[in-house]
Amino acid sequence: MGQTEGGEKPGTRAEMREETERLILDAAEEVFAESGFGGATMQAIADACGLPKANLHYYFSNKEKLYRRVVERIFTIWLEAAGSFETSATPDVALRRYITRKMQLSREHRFGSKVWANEVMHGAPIIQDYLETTLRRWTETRIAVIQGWIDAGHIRPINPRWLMYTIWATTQHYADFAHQIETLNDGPLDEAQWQDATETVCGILLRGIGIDPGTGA
Amino acid sequence: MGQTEGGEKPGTRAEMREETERLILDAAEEVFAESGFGGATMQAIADACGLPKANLHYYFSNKEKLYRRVVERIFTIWLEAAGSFETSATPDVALRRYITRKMQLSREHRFGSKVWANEVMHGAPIIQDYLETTLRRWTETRIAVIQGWIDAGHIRPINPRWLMYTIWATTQHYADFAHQIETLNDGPLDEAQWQDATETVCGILLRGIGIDPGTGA
DNA sequence: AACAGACCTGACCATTCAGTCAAGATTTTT
DNA sequence: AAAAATCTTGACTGAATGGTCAGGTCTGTT
Repeated sequence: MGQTEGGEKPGTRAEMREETERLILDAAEEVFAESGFGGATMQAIADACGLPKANLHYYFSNKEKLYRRVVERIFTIWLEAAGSFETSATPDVALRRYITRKMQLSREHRFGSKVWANEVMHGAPIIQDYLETTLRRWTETRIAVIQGWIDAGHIRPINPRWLMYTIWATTQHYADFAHQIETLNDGPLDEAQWQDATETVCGILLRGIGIDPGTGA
Repeated sequence: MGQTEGGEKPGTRAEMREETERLILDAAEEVFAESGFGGATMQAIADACGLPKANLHYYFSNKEKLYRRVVERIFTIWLEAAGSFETSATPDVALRRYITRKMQLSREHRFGSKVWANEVMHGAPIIQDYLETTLRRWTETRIAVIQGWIDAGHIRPINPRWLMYTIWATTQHYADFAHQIETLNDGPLDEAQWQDATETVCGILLRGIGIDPGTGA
């Protein structure tokens, strides 16, 4: 606790622990994303982060606890992104920013998105409570906001729920189905393609609800 | 080969075999959808169709062959649906019909859709060749058609590829994320909700590309 | 330097699970 | 009715895997 800043490499005990945990969580996220919970093995995760398997069990008592931590971390990131849906902004700005942020997440957190998708597809055994509480509340407030836009005549009258699902689906698709997209594209999307895709998605969805979107960039 | 029609229950040897295989494939599809390939066990599939495990191995020599057959069957259904994208029709009709058909598939073949999603998310180890051949060809022809609509000024200029992905994503979401949707909805969507969701998706996407959609029903 | 506590790991164990097998039942053919 | 083919199944096996543990190492404290 003496000098907080310093060598960076050694760090305090707690810092080193956190760092190792992050190393394991990163590896676990990737392995869980690529193999699912059942298909992933502790050995594969150990190999992915270069630690002996027994060491993983020192930090995370068992596979399920490790998985749980991975999922919780993803939910945190999701929540942060959810904050970019500014309820005070105009629909144009709020939706464009939210969609853009979600596309960015799909690009930068592909594995996390896949783990989330897997978890939900398998009946959300771990995150059911989050769905019922946090996600539900968040969704309901946004639906209310969208309904307000409709009542004010800013956007076309549609069921806000289906609009939310459309946004989630479209943006997440670029992470969850990245392999399919890359196969059809002969390789990963490049910077320009990501921008184009993002702009196209914004354009379709905004016009779809009756907004004439301003220029993208 | 004598009387082809008749009792229906007994059937010929080949018919009974086919029926048993279908029974197993149905159960396997559900179990694979809910647990993933790695998480699914032959015993669970056996229980799901009420046969002893050893019997499964009589019909399908191993787990991977069974899985492969499940995936192939799904691809067949997908292909059939792909046919509803009428290249000769106007964009309005073609897209509305295709989207509607895909929404219907999400409702009626939830398990199949989930297995497909799982397969792709895990790098498509089984269906890679389909992606590269059949799916690729199909996609390219539809992209050409859409591009034709753009050139003719029927729809707004957008990259047809991102439009295809948006359609796939949005419609499949209702199967793959059914659990999340049902949690937020306090239960499965009813008939009216499915119709409303379908109409909303059609409305958003068609307007999104610059078509004023005719009435839904 | 000695000690204590946190961290690391190879070897091991118990369980689970895909896949086998041999013997029996059932249906078809001769 | 006998023989042959197909189908069924309980019991078993070998390999993989989650998890344990005893003993070692490193780090910070006194």
